[in-house]
Amino acid sequence: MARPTIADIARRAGVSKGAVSFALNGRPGVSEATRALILQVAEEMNWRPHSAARALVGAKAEAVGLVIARPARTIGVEPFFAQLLSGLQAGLSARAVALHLLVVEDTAAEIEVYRRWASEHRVDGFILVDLQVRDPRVAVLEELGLPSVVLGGPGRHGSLSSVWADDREAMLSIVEYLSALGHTRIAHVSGLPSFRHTQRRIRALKDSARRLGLVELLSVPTDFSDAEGAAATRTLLSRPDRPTAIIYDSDVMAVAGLGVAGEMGVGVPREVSIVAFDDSVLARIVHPALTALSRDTFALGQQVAATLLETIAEPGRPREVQTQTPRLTVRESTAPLADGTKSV
Amino acid sequence: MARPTIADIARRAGVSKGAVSFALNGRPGVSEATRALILQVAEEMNWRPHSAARALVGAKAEAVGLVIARPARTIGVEPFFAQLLSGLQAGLSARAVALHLLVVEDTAAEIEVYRRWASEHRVDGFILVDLQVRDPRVAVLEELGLPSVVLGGPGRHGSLSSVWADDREAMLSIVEYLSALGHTRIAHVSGLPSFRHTQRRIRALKDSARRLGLVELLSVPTDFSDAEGAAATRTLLSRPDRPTAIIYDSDVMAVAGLGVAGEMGVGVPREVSIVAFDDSVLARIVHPALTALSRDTFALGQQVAATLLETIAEPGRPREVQTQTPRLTVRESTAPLADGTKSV
DNA sequence: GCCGCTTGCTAAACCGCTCTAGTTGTCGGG
DNA sequence: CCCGACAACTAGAGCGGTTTAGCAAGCGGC
Repeated sequence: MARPTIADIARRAGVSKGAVSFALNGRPGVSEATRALILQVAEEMNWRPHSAARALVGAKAEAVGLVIARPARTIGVEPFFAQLLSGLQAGLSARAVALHLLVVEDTAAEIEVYRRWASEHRVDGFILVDLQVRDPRVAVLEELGLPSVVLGGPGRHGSLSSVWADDREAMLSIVEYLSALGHTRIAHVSGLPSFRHTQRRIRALKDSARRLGLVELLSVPTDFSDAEGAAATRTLLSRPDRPTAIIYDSDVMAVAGLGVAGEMGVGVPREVSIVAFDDSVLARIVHPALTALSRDTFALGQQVAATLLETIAEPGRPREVQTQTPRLTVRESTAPLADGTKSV
Repeated sequence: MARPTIADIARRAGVSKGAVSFALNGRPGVSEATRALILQVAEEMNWRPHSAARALVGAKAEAVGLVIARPARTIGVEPFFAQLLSGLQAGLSARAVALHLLVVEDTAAEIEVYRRWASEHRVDGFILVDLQVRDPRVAVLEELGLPSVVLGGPGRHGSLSSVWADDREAMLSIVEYLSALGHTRIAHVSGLPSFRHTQRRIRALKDSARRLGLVELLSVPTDFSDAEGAAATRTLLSRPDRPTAIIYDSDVMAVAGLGVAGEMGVGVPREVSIVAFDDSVLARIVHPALTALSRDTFALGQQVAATLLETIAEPGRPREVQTQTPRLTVRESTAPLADGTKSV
């Protein structure tokens, strides 16, 4: 038989379709004996539910959606996404929920996909990443009424759940560490200013500068690409009063910056210390290995998955989950301020 | 209205459900005037097809599946996968086909997912990666009768379509280049020996060694991790007659190897040349930048997507698509054999 | 002995869509 | 003027499940 349906099972077991449905879904309405019989027959016939038929009667789609609005070619570059994806997978596949993934060009297209998938009953919920300063997507997801979790900072996002790490605290810990090493001229190669976390990090940096009495605190915005990271580094290191420490908002940019330092003959960490606000193999395998902020992105993905599944199970109550604050992993790219450095 | 159905449209337009279905799907059976009216009403009511209802009547699921059997944590490491994914996305989303992605632990679990998704009508086809030497998955996919495309080497895979690049030719071009630079002691840090492409590359290496009269050609197998890549490099560079050039099967391992060379005080490219069999930002941003085999993985993904969509459209005829042979991008990590090197 | 309640099951409606068979209306040809 | 062909449309069955209403049997209590 091509594909047994519950009608086939019912016939073979000598019961009605309804009874089979009850038995297979563990609901009351059949005796234990009948249930066992039905389960056995279903097993014999290798029956599997038809997801479309289930979805049609309003059941779950057993899938969640993740739409990323970035140029498709750049996704591959960020270890962050790949790691997050892995974590999501791990969290979802435990409950056999699939991930619908789509990469689109811009936010407008992203919203269109939300609408389409929602109206097509393709997914049970969404994961929202790259939260922007005034993000139009939040309102759309609320309107659609689909359980969603946003990956971002603290604070409520309307009725949506959120998972967030305290990157303000994390940024403070980096600056304090560098300050303790004696650095006072610290620069920051940041990401896209339209992203919320970029704003948050810049603000944290400014605050700690005031508190710790740091001389100069320059934030150079970039588009997260290695090219702009390199360019920003070149500019910073060419200044007469060049910084003695640079914080990069991603490990890709930090590695690019490291390369520029080498190319310009500026010793790392002897003349300039480098810290990456993101950790991955990348930071480990270069030389010198980069001091980096380790946030367990894989675990983060798992947590997002768990939160989304919870929200789907109980949609009325949005959750707000704070993950472990990222911690600084010190490697070889940071060192105390050398005496000679000041005069360079 | 929560969600208009074709019955709602039919009522409003004063026609039958059937007429609406015909009109919306561009099939004959309605006059142009009626079709226009129905389309207008559907537009007004913001109607969207219910994917489950369509799938139930045997239509396409408008989704394809990609299952990757690797430890979830390691996926994030390989730029290759992320790039491939991006390309797949680009190819699929043009036709609004979604990608069902799942990461599992081993091949057994992977096969189980194939069976489940197939029987649940969740996908219209599969993409098979990491082809192994005697791969049990091919038979399963043939048995399931779902259109599939395998990403791998030349040769038929039963009734499945395939997309492949000639990495034999690519490996030959690397060796010839190194040989032309004067290198005769070339080593190879390879990937998992159970993978077909690993086997193919090793064989190509041996063949060209014979042809070009190279002294020694050692292939060291690894698991593709940066750790094993580093370890293999350490071993190779510690030998009394250490190689003057090393070919790495992935850019991650090549970067790790570069780090080891630095740590051991072996100059790159002065004392040892390094080539990566895979290109990504990684190879570009380290110092010295790595000479690498550039295969446009993004384009590869697009091609795989296109081939799969074709195979789904016309299932009887499996396709075999050869992609552009990867070409060597020479950067700073390779140099002619220095005179002094031979005596070291 | 009858009532009412629970248990275990069946029959059938329903979800939103597709598609076949059948009906109606129009038109041309003999 | 009638018949057949064809175009345009309708009615309704069916996809594979879930779920509700209903029914028969069994059983305890008064």
